[in-house]
Amino acid sequence: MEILSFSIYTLQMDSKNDNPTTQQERIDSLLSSCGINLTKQRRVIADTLFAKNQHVTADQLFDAVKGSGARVSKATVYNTLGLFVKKGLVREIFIDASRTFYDSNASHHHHFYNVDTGDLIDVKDRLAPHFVSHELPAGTAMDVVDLVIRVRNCNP
Amino acid sequence: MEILSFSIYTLQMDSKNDNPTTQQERIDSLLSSCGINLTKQRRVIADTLFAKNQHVTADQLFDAVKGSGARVSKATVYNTLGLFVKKGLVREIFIDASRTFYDSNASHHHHFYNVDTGDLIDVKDRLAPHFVSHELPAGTAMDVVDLVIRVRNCNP
DNA sequence: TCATTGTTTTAGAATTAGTCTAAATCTACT
DNA sequence: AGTAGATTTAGACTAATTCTAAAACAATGA
Repeated sequence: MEILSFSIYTLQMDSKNDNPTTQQERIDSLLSSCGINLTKQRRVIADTLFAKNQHVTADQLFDAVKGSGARVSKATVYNTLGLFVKKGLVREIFIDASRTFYDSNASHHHHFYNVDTGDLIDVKDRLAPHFVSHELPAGTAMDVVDLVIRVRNCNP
Repeated sequence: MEILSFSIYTLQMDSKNDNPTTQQERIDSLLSSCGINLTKQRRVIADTLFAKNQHVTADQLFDAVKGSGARVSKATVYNTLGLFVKKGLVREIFIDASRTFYDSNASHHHHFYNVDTGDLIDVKDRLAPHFVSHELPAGTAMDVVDLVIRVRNCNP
């Protein structure tokens, strides 16, 4: 009868930086390895987005990219984010209907969302879902599990 | 270290209809019991929405209400859905950024979403989340857990 | 190098879900 | 009935996102 079970395992740290490539070289090879053609705009967008683990809206990313002096249009930010999502480099998070968040950490993890403050933060420990496929809707395969734990401030 | 655990239990069936009230009386007392003043519009909206377990957009509900002959504005549908959400009678489901679904079944349950077809269906078995509160972000309390299992068609 | 071709970017228009507004209508209460 | 507060309404408005069609760019091959 059980259709889902979750097991807990800890988040392995990203221990990169032990090879001598520059950030730009790493970004370039990341994009290339996904079959993404390199352009000035995609590089600066990726550079900004992947600078750290973050949850950003298209607009926030657009501002950040502009802030770094690059000339990139908003349409390109949307196009590029869409491309990155398609290639699995970033994840979309749907928290409310008014805006989409893009998570620069595409690896499997979940989120706390504070409905009072709007804070969106990672759940540090991972839940690994193991699905018994015949319990999924007929003719379908698992894509991804989105788990959002909505929290409120205790004393608002 | 474990911050979440899920236990499985089966969905108890709604065994209503063993008292002699009409659907309209039940709707009225449901709304009243939540402190919602009765109006013609709220009654017909609730009637349409709670006729069955369903996931609808505001627009779909607006069309359904209009289809039943009632004269209700779209703003009222939005206002009323917002009110019902605030009162805990319906749940919002955020599947993508382009539209909000309203779930006429507000009890705790989760969803399969087929990204190919757009089908949104209930997970039949429930996952009861037990959170250790000190693992939540400081100063926050659990509100609600949203779990969406995204699936794809096997042979598209 | 130049021409050709396909890809990408761009500004701005278009779309669309949802919210806001201010007036009209209702409802409840005296 | 009269008043006050709540609710509804049509349509204007907003904001995120998509679309469009032209311009810029990149890659390829003669």
